[in-house]
Parts: sequence; C-alpha cells; structure tokens
Amino acid sequence: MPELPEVETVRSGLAKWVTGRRVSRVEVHHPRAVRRHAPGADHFAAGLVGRTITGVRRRGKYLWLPLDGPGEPGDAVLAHLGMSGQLLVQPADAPDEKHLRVRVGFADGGPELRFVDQRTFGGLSLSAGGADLPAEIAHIARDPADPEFDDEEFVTALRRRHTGVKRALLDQTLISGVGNIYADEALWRAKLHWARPTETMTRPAARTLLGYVREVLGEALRAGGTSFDTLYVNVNGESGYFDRSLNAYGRDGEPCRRCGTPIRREPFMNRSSYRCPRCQPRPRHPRT
DNA sequence: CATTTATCCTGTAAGC
DNA sequence: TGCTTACAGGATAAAT
Repeated sequence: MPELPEVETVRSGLAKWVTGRRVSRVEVHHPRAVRRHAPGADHFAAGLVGRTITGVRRRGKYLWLPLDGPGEPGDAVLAHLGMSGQLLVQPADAPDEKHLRVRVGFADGGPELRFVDQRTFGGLSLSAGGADLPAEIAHIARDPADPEFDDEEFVTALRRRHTGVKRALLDQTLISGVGNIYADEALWRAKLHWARPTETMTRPAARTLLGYVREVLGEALRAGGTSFDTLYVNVNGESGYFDRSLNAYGRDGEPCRRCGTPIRREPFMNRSSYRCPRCQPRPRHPRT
C-alpha cells in the first residue's frame, strides 16, 4: 500500500523518466481513473496534450506533475495511487496491462507513462494553476520529510486532539504520508498502543513518536518501500524489500522482536492493527 | 465544531 | 470442487 516511502520512490523514478518531455497522446481507458477531474475524461486528455512536464513533486501520498505551455502556465497533473495504483514507464510497444487506466504518450516516441490500477481507488486529474501546490490538496499537511515541517506545531496539534494516537497519525491534515503500515511500525518502536489518547501524551513523548515516524519512513525509503505482492512497484515494475524489516505489521502470531510475545492483529477502523500485547499494552482509558 | 463511520473497488485466500 | 465470506485500506462524504 503506497505510503510516503513508496510514493517518494515512484516520484524520484518518474522525475528521471518524464521531466522535460512533451505529451503527444492521452488515452483514458476507465472513467473512474479521472473521476476527480470534474470536466471529464476528454477535457483531461485535451488539456494535457502538447504540454511539457517540468518535474514531479510530492506532498504526503500525493504526486503532481507541473506542466509548461502552451496553455495556461502553472497547471499540473495531480495523481494519487490509492491502494493499488501504479505509475509505470513502459516502452510504447509493450502490451497493455490488464488494469491499464490511462496512457500518456510522448512526442519523442520514447517510453509511455501508464497509470495502472486494479482496485481503482487512485486517480489522475488536471489541476488548474496547481503547479506550486494544487488547491485540491491544500488541506493536506506537510509530511515529515518536508524541510518546512514544523515539529513543535505538530506536537501541539497532536495534543490538542481528543482521539487515539493511531487515528491522529493517519489523519493527513495533521501529518501526511503515514498509512496503516508505518503507523503500526512507529507505534511499535515507540511502545505505544494505538488507542492511547492523544491529549494524555506529554510533549516529549509526542516528539519521540515523531522521531520514530521519521526513522521508519526513512529506512523504508532507503529500502525502496514495502511490497507484499506485485501491487506496489516502482516505475520500472520492481518491488521494494522493506517488508523484511517490519516489526509489527502483518506479523500476527509471530514473536515480537523485542520480547518474544506473539504479535496480535486486532480490528481497527474497518482494517487491522498489529501490536505487541506486552510492549504496547492497552491504556487505562483507551480512545478508539 | 470535532470526531467517527461507511463507502468506493477487485483479486486473493480462507472456510464451509 | 465450488461457492461464500473476509480482507487488503486511502480519502472523503455522511453521520453522530
């Protein structure tokens, strides 16, 4: 599931392959892939043809590709991978992927950019004037890899919440880029239960947790991200290998690497949480 | 207003 | 064997 490390891996790969190239052809194979583009698929395609991609930027789990002329300067293609979205760079004569949703061809005749998405939770849109920061994602907080992320502001905002700490980590308006996998991993490192009330966390404890979030995201990025199957891949279709380094996520029944107690999976927000029952005991007054 | 829940989707795997 | 059910989960609209 693409979280910050996976999306950043895709961003850097894309930057190398599509920057400076002029779009010559756009095909939308599934309307759901551009559902966030209100004017529709044809408008999306027409707005993209003839423009040059000037780079690839990211905030949290969102990517955007700023565009240069000939239209209004400052537009961008906004992309979210959802759960199963892939942005692949493929030779133009490569066979279509089963779940190919959008094809972007280039005037130089080189490799195509393809958006492939099995579960169709992801999508592309054309953001007017969104080259610097698309208005559609202005509500998304900076991510902890952003040099302008304000640690003290995060600590204050976290403690102002009245919710469980994992809910807060997953709230992209508070801190972006963290999903279910890395939330569980950071909480394991911090020895915190997911239902720990945010308002009872001390400032030092909140800073420590943030440190672990940064640490695990950084390690995962250096490993090329986490892959459990072929759903998350970089632009060349290759998997990352951070799954071997996971301490909690997906390890139901396996021994905690700190104390040996079996990791437990439990329902959380219509999904799952993994924790060590001994290292991360339930708080006295849990907030779920 | 803040917070929580339901919903979108499809392939895989487990269970009967 | 074949069918049904659970699960994966990010973002957001709707509900509380």
